[in-house]
Amino acid sequence: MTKEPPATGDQRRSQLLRGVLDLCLLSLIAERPRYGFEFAEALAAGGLELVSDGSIYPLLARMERAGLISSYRAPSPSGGAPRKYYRLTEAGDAELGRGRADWQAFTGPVGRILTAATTTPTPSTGENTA
Amino acid sequence: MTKEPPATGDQRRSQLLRGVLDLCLLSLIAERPRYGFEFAEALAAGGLELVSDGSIYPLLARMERAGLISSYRAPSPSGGAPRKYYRLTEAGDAELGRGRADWQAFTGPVGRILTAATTTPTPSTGENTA
DNA sequence: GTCCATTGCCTTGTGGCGCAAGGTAGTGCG
DNA sequence: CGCACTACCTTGCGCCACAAGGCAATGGAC
Repeated sequence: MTKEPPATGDQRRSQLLRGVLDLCLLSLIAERPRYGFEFAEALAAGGLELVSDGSIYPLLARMERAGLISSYRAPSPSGGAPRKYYRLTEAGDAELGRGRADWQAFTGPVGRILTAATTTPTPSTGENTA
Repeated sequence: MTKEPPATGDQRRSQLLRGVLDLCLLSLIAERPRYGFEFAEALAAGGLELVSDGSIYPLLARMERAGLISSYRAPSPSGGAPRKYYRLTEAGDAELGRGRADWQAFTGPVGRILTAATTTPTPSTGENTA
């Protein structure tokens, strides 16, 4: 009771996000130019309802610094501060391609490992292991 | 640019590992009791050829402390230091189930986002960055 | 009996990054 | 003129994979 851990599931989600969040943003930008607030919405719409803007803006800044995306400002149609849109550079497009491959190359083995033991109980042959 | 990053792909792999490596170990243990060195081999055999033992041992220690696994020692048949085998506890089994669900709930949306934009080649309007 | 190579386990220091919370700035309306 | 809303960005925090390095036990070589 002194401390309430937030939620084990949430935390795992956070860790899973790592290494793939940048790819998601890249992929989202590949569809069309987007601005900061949009990403959180798009991710939530896609089923990732967590990502806070505190994760997104620094990441966008990093990617821009890395030359993967470029930005330009445009006034907000709904009245408010001007938006900063991002679009993909060629390097970003290449990185996106590489990243997709990495993702596939990663989820395959992991999925296999995670589902491997599910159906193990087939003791008819007897013996296990060994 | 003062510094040369080792390899972009490798680094992404590292980040992806987070949040799923513990699940992999759990799943591996679920099949049969295992000892430290075995994990790296098993992961490599499954297609994840990176994971160093420097990542595995601390993680095992954490999971044992969390009550997800328990350990016992047994002499090494191949001559050498005794091995420390780990087996799943009930809590670990439950966590594994939860983790598998989390993994599925995560890869689905991400995969969808990553493959969404495939068919949107740049409008030839082109222009540059400027 | 002594030495060493092998097997296996564990610790320390480093860096990256998601996150919560908070702060700034531009815009239009009452 | 001030309030509320939109949107952007920063700070402090904690987590964790990794590289590199060290310790312990065993069995065989000589």
